[in-house]
Amino acid sequence: MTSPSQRPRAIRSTAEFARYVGLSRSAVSRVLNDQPGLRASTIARVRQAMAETGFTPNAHAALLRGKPSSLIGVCLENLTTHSLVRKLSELQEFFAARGYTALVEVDRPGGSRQLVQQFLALRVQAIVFIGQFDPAVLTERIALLRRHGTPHVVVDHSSCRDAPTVTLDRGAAMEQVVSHLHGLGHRRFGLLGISGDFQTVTDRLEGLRAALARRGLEFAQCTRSLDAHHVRQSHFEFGRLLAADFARQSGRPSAFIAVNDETAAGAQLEFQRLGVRVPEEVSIVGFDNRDICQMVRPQLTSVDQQVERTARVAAEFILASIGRPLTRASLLHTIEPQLIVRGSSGPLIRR
Amino acid sequence: MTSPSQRPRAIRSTAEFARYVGLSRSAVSRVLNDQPGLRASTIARVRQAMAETGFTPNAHAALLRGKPSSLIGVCLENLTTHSLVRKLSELQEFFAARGYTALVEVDRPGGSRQLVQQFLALRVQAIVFIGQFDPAVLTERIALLRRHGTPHVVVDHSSCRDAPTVTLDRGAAMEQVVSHLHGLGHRRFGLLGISGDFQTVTDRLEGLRAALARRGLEFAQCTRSLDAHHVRQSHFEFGRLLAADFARQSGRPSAFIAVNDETAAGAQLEFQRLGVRVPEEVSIVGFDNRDICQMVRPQLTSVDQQVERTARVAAEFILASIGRPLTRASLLHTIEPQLIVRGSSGPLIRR
DNA sequence: CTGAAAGCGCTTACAG
DNA sequence: CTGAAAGCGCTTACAG
Repeated sequence: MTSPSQRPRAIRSTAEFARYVGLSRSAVSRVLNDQPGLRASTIARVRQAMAETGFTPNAHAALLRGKPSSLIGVCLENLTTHSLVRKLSELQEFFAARGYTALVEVDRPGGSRQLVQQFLALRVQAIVFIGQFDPAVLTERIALLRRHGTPHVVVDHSSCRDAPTVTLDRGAAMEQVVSHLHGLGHRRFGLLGISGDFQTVTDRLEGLRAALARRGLEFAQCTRSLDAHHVRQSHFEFGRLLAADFARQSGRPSAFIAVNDETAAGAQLEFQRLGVRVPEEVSIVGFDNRDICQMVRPQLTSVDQQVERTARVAAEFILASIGRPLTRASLLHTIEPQLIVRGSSGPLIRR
Repeated sequence: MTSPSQRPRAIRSTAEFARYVGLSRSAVSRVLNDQPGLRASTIARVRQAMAETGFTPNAHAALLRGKPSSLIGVCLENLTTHSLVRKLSELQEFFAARGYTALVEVDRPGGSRQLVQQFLALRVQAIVFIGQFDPAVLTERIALLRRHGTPHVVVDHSSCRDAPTVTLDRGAAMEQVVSHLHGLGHRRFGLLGISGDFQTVTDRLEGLRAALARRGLEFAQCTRSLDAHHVRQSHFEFGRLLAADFARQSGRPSAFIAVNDETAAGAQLEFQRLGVRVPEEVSIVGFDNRDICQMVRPQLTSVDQQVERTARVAAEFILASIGRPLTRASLLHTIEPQLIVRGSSGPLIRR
């Protein structure tokens, strides 16, 4: 007796396999595709032979004939940013549950421009972009997808007019933060790391400006940023350096709004080290609501991105788009963030 | 003039495309495949038409003829564990640099058993497993891959005899930890969260036992675990609860070895909250060397998994395996971890 | 159920 | 360079 693992080579075609089973190619094909009208014994024979030989039909032959590929291309800004990876993870789960497999590519700046071409060549049924991309490159790719009629959605990229988009309302996030801090009596705000030429930053600055204006405050008057004083290497260290600078200043802001949780955690630690109490003397708010928020004392107030909801909206949209004609209108799905209030923010105490 | 985005539909075959360009299918095909012996003007015409029409040749036709797919299947335990995602990220970067695209699937417990079958049907050129899997299922899949002659490597799964494996030497990690703490004078060790029916835990316990024995210490005598007292929901909270229990005990260990950084951070915070000084009264060592280690005070001593090296070894092995006949012998690549010493561990001070 | 045939879109070897 | 042809492995419609 020859054990299966000692077989010299795998069977490579339905023709060869049909000969092995002793049936016609048509019959085998019908069993493989769960078609009706076959004797139970025939089905059993084929299944048995599949297990014996490990025969795996070549998917490319069926795909060439026009069978849907069940592939979805995912183009990511990177695989290292926590919130991006979480979105990928949630999306992948949705796709897997519906029988789709994810093709993953990272759009590195120096990387191939033909990334979407590869996806199209493999006849993916949809493409998801997650993150911030060069607007010109993205627009070009979207145009290509439109021509091919391939459904697509852009997650987390706020300034794309040509494509359906699911994006966090960062303006609303800042409104929530300002509302919270303003309600606690704060009127002067330090910005920690909210600078630079990124859309996610621009959106937040605009949101801050609007939120302050709604309360009769002027952005230039009541916010201060010392970001230019330091080079940002690690977010945490950057937060520490900024806090050290602010702690030294007279008339420093009473509330600090950070670009992310790491920066907020760094600032909080440095303030505390210098004897500035949180939240009695300064309040701090982070962004992303990562687990670090619960690992520092006091725990960090932070904006939750609602990753799961974002992924669900994107997944449902894209799965519904498959097989339908592309609509001309670009749809914007806006995700409302949620401020999670914890111990790092508290009422203003007059000094 | 019709703008490209208003074209009614994309060209779907080289035949149609060749008609559009006014060349023969053979000529077009030769341009697309960068074959020599073509006039520069012909190449230019085809390239121009590609840009105009957005024509993307159907990859499945070439793949059906036997062209290598440039696909690599990656089967992950999950997409939420930080170290697993980092390995995926590093691998993806290696693959992309060599022109390979990653097909990603997560092997959820209730998920499809046909996961590897799908990869094989798409004729992936190699398969990488990352994480811990059900040994029986993994063995079955490896056997299938052997029969198909598909190169494969298993990362981070320590007990697989049938396949090439790249795995962290967790025994060596524990030797490094014990060596460090023993050198500081510690003789009684508390274990934080190092329990349960996982290979990564078993390996560490064996490593601890051996490391202690080498120093004339007996595991049962000089270690203590209170894991059974609590249900593990969040690692951080689990660490806190354990520290609270240990702090109350008389004759408590002077050094604590945690299953991961979150547990270590929780324990450190709780010890400090209860007035137990770190490292003066207790030393703490984490595992994974995550960024949290640098965000707490004192900073956490921790074991670095050498993720980048792991990924590089796995990637180089698998890329070298592609196109070669499978070797019968299973190769074990062992990765040596590196203990990063920080402020949370210090010399034993007699009380 | 079988068996012969067509066709998906490509690449390639060949004669001109 | 062109043009006609074969073949990759599958599915499917058809006659028996």
